[in-house]
Amino acid sequence: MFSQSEENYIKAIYHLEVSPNKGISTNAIAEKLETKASSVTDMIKKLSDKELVAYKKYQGVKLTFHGRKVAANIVRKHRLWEVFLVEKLNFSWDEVHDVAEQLEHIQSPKLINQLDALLGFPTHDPHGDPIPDKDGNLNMIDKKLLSTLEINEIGLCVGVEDSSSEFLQYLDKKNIELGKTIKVIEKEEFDNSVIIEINQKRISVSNKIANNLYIKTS
Amino acid sequence: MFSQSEENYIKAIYHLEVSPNKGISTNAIAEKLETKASSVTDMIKKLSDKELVAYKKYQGVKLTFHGRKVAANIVRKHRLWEVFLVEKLNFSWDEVHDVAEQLEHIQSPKLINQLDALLGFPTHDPHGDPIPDKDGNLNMIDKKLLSTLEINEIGLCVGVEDSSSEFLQYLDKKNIELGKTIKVIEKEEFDNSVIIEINQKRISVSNKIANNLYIKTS
DNA sequence: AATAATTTTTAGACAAGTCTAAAAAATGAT
DNA sequence: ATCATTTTTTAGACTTGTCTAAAAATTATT
Repeated sequence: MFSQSEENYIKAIYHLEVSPNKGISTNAIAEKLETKASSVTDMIKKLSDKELVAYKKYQGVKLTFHGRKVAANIVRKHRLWEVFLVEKLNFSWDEVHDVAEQLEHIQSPKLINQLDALLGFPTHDPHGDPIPDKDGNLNMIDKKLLSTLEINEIGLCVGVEDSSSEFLQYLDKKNIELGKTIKVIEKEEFDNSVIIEINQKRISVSNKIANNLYIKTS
Repeated sequence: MFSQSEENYIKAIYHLEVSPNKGISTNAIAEKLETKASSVTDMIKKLSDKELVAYKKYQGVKLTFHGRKVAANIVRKHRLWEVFLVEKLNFSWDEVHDVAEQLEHIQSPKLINQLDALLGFPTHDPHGDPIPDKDGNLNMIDKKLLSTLEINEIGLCVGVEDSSSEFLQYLDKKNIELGKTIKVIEKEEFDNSVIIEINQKRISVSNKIANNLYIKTS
């Protein structure tokens, strides 16, 4: 169908499109894929020929309807594999990304449908990101960054913004897990750290943490 | 580590080496991989530089000790994935090959070890082929083609020589499954067909079937 | 608005893997 | 043992995806 490179570009553009936005810049894509802008220009032409993206020189690039579907399907596969790795193969949430990055390129609709069923049709991956359905639609939940909560607000940990293994391992160490309840006790103006209550204990988390942890307030 | 192409060549050579044999010919590899002999020569040079194969011009090619380990590991992955597809994702044994062909290239030792455990450390894939262990050793069972059995010999269906989906579906239709007991009732000289008893019934199978079904006689 | 800085594109090169066509070596037949 | 056939290798070309360096377009600055 599409080459791995093509798929990676499509996915990168998908992740960079925050909302039905203006075009994504060549440089942004290059940075995301750790490649050179000239390579991006080349590939964009190819994707444009295949009508996966709409492209006008110097104007950045946007996914077409079709391109967005293709992208969502890759993301769907990636996230389902992540769930599989954690739920069935005892991977920890900080170990799954690289393997899922490979597995997402496997072509077999039946494989993905069966995997979905085996996992009980999960709606979110181990980092709290929504899994697109077969049509590419995703069930966004209403969540905010911990750093945006007010004092005394209570909510559920539902996701992470940064899913680097460093950050995830740090959360593990602090015993902060998705699904747990959190309450904001105090916000420190000085360094923007936050004192929260979790696991019946009060701990202080830095602004960096608070800016990367999503909370769903009821 | 190795590219998919490199892995495919290594695996093809592994499958062509019936025993610590003489060199495998360029043409044989080309045929197996459905490519051209000239491409094989090119790749063989590459593999030789990497010391995966021993190669002298016009003399065919042999796996080195290291090459054989690499090959066995790919085959291990392929066969474990086949078991997974059948056991966990309800694939039938004639559907697994193409997907396993993709999955075998995924790089992650942990993934394979965990998969092995999830599956209960299987020793054979859905077609009865042995799964190499972590060191690349395989547990060959003593089996013979149905066509070589004598009248009144009894044995267990343990594998297939041809694992094309046509053949496998034909076996399904005839209700011949691995693990079932078979008894040779009569051998027809004329067309080399065999009358066997299986599932408490007597059926006649053609020579083509008898030449592609492995039986383990106690 | 003109110039400076940045971004994007083009042009040309390279590596991997493949192909066709031709040359070289090995094998088989008389 | 020579000639014909087959197998294998070489030579050169092509595709995909990448890169560097330079040119072109856009954006920012004064």
